Amino acid sequence: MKQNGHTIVCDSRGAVFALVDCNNFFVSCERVFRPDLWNKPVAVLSNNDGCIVARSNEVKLLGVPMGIPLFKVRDVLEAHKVTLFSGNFPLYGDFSQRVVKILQAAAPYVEVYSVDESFLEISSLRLSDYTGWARALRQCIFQWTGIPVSIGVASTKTLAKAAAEYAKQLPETEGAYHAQTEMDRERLLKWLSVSDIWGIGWRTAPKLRQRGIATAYDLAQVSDAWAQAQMGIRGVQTVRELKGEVWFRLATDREPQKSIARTRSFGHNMRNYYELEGAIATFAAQASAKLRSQQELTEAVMIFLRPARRFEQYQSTSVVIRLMQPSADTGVIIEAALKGLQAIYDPDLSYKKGGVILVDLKSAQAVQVSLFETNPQRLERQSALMRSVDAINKRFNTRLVRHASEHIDRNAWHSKREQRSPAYMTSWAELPLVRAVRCSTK
DNA sequence: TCTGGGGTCCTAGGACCC
DNA sequence: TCTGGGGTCCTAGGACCC
Repeated sequence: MKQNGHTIVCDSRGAVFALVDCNNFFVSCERVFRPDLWNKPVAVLSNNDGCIVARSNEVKLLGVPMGIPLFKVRDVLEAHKVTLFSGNFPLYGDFSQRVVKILQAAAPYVEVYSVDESFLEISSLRLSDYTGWARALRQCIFQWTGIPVSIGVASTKTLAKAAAEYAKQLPETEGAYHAQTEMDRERLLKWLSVSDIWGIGWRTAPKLRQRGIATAYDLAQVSDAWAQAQMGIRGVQTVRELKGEVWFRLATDREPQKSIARTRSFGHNMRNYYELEGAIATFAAQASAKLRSQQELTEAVMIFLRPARRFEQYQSTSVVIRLMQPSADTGVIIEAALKGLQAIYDPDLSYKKGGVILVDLKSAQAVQVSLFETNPQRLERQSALMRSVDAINKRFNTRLVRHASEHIDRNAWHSKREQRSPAYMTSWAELPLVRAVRCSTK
C-alpha cells in the first residue's frame, strides 16, 4: 500500500500501545520533598522565572493557562497563595530516569518520548486484563518514586494518548483506561475535543472547528483527500490512527539528534558587544560539550539574536556559518559562532534573546578526516585536549575549564531563578539530610 | 536569449510536540 | 501570548542542471 511515496506496512493489527504520562510532572517532583503541598496550589516557572511551565490541578482550576507569562497572572497567584518554584530541571531529569527504569522492567519495548511521557508496546505480554496491569504499574511507580501517572492503552499511539488523557480526567478510571472494544474507542473519540488530539495544534484546531469538526470522532470521519488538503500528510496519518490503523511506530533505539541548541532569554536587554560575545561563546561551548558527549561532529553553526520588542524590527536575525570540516572542538565552534555574531550584530539594537544551534550533525565514527587536512596529529592533539576538558568538568560537576571568550562574569546575562528549590538529588551540599534525621528521631 | 519539461538539492518558514 | 527552552517534520520556492 502506498501513500504519497511512503511505503506503509499494514500488518500491525495486534499492536497494543500504552502511554504512561506523569501527572503535572514538575509539580509532582517538587511535592515529593514537600508533602505539605499535596492538595495545595503549586506552579513551576521556566528558566528565567518568565512563565508557567507546570501547574497543579488546583492552579489549573484557577484558569491559569500553560505557558502564560508570570506577570500576567501574578495577582491571581498571590490571591490564592500559590507556591511557586523556579524550574529545577536536573531534579526532574533524575525523577524521569527513575520512572523510565521501572517501565523498562515492566514492558518489553519502551520509547522515552519526553521527560514525562513514555510509549510502551506490550502486545507480547499477552495480557487478558490490560486495565488491571496498568493500575498495578501505576501503583508501583507511585510507591517507588512518589510520582502519580496516568496510563492509556489502545491499538495506536494516537489513541493511547487520548486514552491517557481520559484516564487523567475521569476519576472513575482510577488513572488507567484501556480502549478495548469498538464502543470504547467511540466513547473516547466523542469525548476528546479536536484541539486535544495529538498532532492537532493551535493553528489547525480553529480551522477544523470552523468546518464543523468539534471532536476526534468528527475528525475520524473525514476522507484522506480532505485531510491532506486541510492538514497535509501528518493530518492524514493522524486521522487514520484515530480509526485504529497503526501509522506511528515505537522508536525504541534513539535516533541520533539532528541539531543541538543552547538559547536563552537574557536577564536584561543587551546592547554591549562584549557582553553578547560572552553569552554566545558560552552557548557555543555548552553545545559543543553536548555534541562531544554523544560522539558527534557538526558541519555548521547557526547563531541568532532577537531584538527587544520595542524595536520595530524585533524578529530574530540569524546566520549559518559552515565549518571547513566537521568538528566538535570548542575553539572551532566558538570561532564560528563569534564570526556569525559579527555578521548580524547591529549596534543600534539591544537584544533580548540569543542562541547557538549546531545543525547538520554527523556521527564522529562515520566522518573521515578531510583530504585537505595536512596535519592529522594536530587534530588528534585537539581532540585529546577536549577529552581532558570534558573529564575535568564532569568530575567537578561544573564548567570549571572554559575558553577565554566565555567571560567568567555571567551576571550580565544570567537568568533569574528566584524561587529555586534545593538540588535535593543532584548536589551533595543540598541533600535533605536534616529533614531525614529529624524524621527518624521522631 | 527565450521557451519548456523535468529533476535535484538546499533553505526558510510554518506547524507541531513536550 | 510571545517573557521558556529544546526539539522534529513538512512544504514551498529558488538555484541549478539537463
